[in-house]
This record gives sequence, C-alpha cells and structure tokens, in this order.
Amino acid sequence: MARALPQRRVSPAEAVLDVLSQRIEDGTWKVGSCLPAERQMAHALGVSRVVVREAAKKLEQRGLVSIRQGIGVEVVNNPALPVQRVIERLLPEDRERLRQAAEARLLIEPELAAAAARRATPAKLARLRWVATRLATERDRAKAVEGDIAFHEAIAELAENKVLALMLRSVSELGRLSRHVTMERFGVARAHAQHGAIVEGIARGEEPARRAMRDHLEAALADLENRPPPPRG
Amino acid sequence: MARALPQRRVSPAEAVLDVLSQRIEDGTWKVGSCLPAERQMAHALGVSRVVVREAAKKLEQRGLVSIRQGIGVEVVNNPALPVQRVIERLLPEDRERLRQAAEARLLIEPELAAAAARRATPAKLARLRWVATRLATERDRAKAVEGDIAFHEAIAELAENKVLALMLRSVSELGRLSRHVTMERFGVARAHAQHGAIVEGIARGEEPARRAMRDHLEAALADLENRPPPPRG
DNA sequence: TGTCCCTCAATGGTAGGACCATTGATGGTT
DNA sequence: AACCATCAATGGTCCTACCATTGAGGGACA
Repeated sequence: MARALPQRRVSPAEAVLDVLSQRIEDGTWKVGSCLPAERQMAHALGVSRVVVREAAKKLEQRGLVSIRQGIGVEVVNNPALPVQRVIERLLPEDRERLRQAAEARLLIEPELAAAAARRATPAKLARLRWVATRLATERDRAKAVEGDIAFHEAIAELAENKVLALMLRSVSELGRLSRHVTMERFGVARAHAQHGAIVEGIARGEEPARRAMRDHLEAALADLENRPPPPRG
Repeated sequence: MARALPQRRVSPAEAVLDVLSQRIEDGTWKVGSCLPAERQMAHALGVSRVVVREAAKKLEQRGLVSIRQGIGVEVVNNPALPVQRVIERLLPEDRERLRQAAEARLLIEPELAAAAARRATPAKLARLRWVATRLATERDRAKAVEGDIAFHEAIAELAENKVLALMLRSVSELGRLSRHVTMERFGVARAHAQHGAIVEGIARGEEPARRAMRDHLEAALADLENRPPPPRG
C-alpha cells in the first residue's frame, strides 16, 4: 500500500481558511458584500463555528475582511492594513510615526519612479497619464485624495514591484490625513501640475523621474511643516 | 453623576490582548520562554478560554508569539513576520518574490545608509564598527548569516527610522536563504571587507555611504545570478 | 403625514465543559 | 546503552447555551 500524498493531514482550521480566502480572491464574495453568517458557513463546511471564527479572524488580520458584531463579515481586501498596524504598534506616537513614514516615502518613491522609467512603455505611460488627468476633474476633496493615492499606486504598478508597492501603500495610508490638509490648502490644481511633471519625468528617463518625484514630495512635506497639524488630533 | 470616561467598555478580548502584549513587552515573559497554559491564564484573568485563545492568535499574527500544539505559546517577538507573510501571499512564486525583494533592498538600503550618514556620531559609528568586526570572527555559517543581518539592522537603527528598518528586515528575512548561498561560496571574508567599506562610507558622508552599500548589494546579487538556486526549492 | 422610539430578529462575542491530537518527558525493556 | 511504550500536559475542536450589538420594521405620538 503506497500512501498517496504527504501524511500530514491539514487541520480543519487551515482547510477552512484556504476555502474562504480562495473564494474571496476568485470573487465569489465581492468587496463590500458580506460573507454568510458564521453558523451558516460552519454548517455548510461541516465544521464547528469555532474554526470558522478562527479563519475569519485570520482573514481580518490579513486585511481581507472586516468583522463587526451585529453586522457580519464584510470583504474589504486591503493588504497594506497589516503593515500599517505593525507600524502603528512600533511607533505609537503620532508625530514621530508621521515623520518616519514621510521620510520613508521620500526615500522609496523617487527610486520607484526611476524603476518605473526603466520599465515604461508608450502604452503604460498613456495609462499613467490618464490616471493623472482624472484627478484634475475631481471636485470632491475626499475623492481627490483617493485619486492622488491612485496615481502613486499606478507608478508602483508600472515599476512592476509589488513589494515596493505594498510598502508605499502602507506609509501612504498612514499619511492620508496629511493629504487632506495639503489638498485643502492648495487644491487639486498644484497636485495635478506636479503629477504631470512626474509623468513627463518618467517618460524622459530615470534621473528626471527621480527628480520630479522628489520635488513633488518635498513640496508636500514643506507645506505640512509650515502649518503642522493641530497638536491634538 | 458625571460619567468618568468613554462610555465604551472594552471587550474582554481587547482587555486580555492588552494585558498579554504589555506583559510581553515589559519582559514578564522573556523571548524564548513560554506563556502559562491557556486554561491557566483564562482562570487567572477571569475569562473563558476562548478569549485567551483569541488574544494568543492575534499575538501570533503580530509576530510576537508562536503557538504550537503540545508545546505552548512561546515568545518570539519578530515584528517583521507579518510583513513577510503579506509579501508571501502577494507573490506566491519563489523566484519572482526573491527578485522583487532583492530589487526593493537595492532601492531602500543605499538610501538608508545615506540617512545613517546624516545622523552618524562618533559613538554610533564605533558601535556599528564593532558589529561589523564581530562578524569577522564568526566560524559557524548560520551565525555568520545572523551577524550579517545584524549589521544591516544596525545601520537601519543608526538611520533612526523604524519604518524603513521594518521594511528592510522583512525583505531581508525573505532572502535569508540567499545569504547562506553567498556565505557558502565566498565565506565571511568578503562580506566583512565590504561591511568595513560601508562603515567608512557612512563615516565620510551620504554619497560615499550610498555607493558603498550599492556596491555591496550588487555584488551579492551578481553572485546569485551566476549560480541561481536549484529550480525546485 | 411625518417623526421618533420601541421591539425584535439576526449576527458576532463569550461561557463552560468535554473530548481529540500532538508533543516531550518518563521509565521500563531489550 | 539504546530503544520504545506510556503518560501527562498543552493546544485544537466540538457542542450548546447565552450575552451584546446592530439594523430594520412597526407602532405611538405630534
């Protein structure tokens, strides 16, 4: 009797975790919607509610879902969330965390722009330009901030490096509040102009890309330092 | 009757999580040792075992402890672990993950060295030099790799940026296997020489620091590409 | 008619007790 | 001395009941 595969039987918890995460990824449950109730899934999967709960908790820690009592388990899919939480625990103090996050951006993102320049193609540049343009027409401030983040993520995508994209997004989210301040004071016009400059920089080559991105970030940083956020957030 | 504080009563789960994480941080349970058994803690804290388990699971996700059946809950304290897991899920394929991680290091670490140069003091440089020296006397290969990682972490510490240190450590751990290969082929001698060069670069200023670090990383990367790891890991 | 509040069902959160599975130590056997 | 069965401790799973929170539905009141 040759035994078929690895002797290691996967525990129910792992099995359920795999099932759930896969169904989320393949779109069985879309972002914004809720998974079935815990009791329901437990019965459907032939397992106790405990293991379903455990799987759900893990998915929450991974940033895939959000669990709320009385509501259910909602799909959110934000892989950067775990990293944010680690950083928040590492630097509990707001100002210091913001400072270090900003510095991290200042180091990473210009290099990311340079990497994007190395891998740029006309088609990809066109897409990036489109994302930048969309920002200009945005009236709502919250959506403008979203558009800003989307632009920076598009660059990360162009650079074809998900590791750097993840890190960038993590520190980006930490600075989300700062962006609101900047947008409020200067509007989307300046951001859009600088984004345009960045796109052209990426089109021209590594060094121009690096410089354009650095200018953009340093300008934003200078704004914040001129009028730091209110002492108590 | 003016009610004292926020009406929000913290849930048992949060309370227990706080207690445990605090006791880990303040050294009540040291790294390498085990927490009391779940049943025991549950009784001591006056909550059900479910709550203790949930807290433990969360601590595990945070990289603070490692839970193993039959053994117990062991303190490990590795904040980079959650980030590693995110990256592994984001890039399931080994070679691609290694490639992107290496590229990320290549972008981040020279800039980190430059930042370290900005903040260097004689005392801190002396300490960095000491860490680098310790590596030279190491005979055991595994410990040499540890020393190598310790050196790069010391630089991150010198740069006074925990965010970047976290990211660096995360990608570093992903490439731990690669380092073994490099160490095996060239021994610690070359690594030690390059580390010395990096220390001196940091002492001289930003640009020399950047260049020394870049040379070091590119050399290591070139080694790997000459003899890539076996196709099936 | 419209607004407010109460009730209620659904959902996640906690409790307690029992049993299963894995691990390392213990001690006896060869 | 080496090997192996035994066993106690620990985390993993199950079941069942109940608590706490939420949103929706419906009735009382202005």
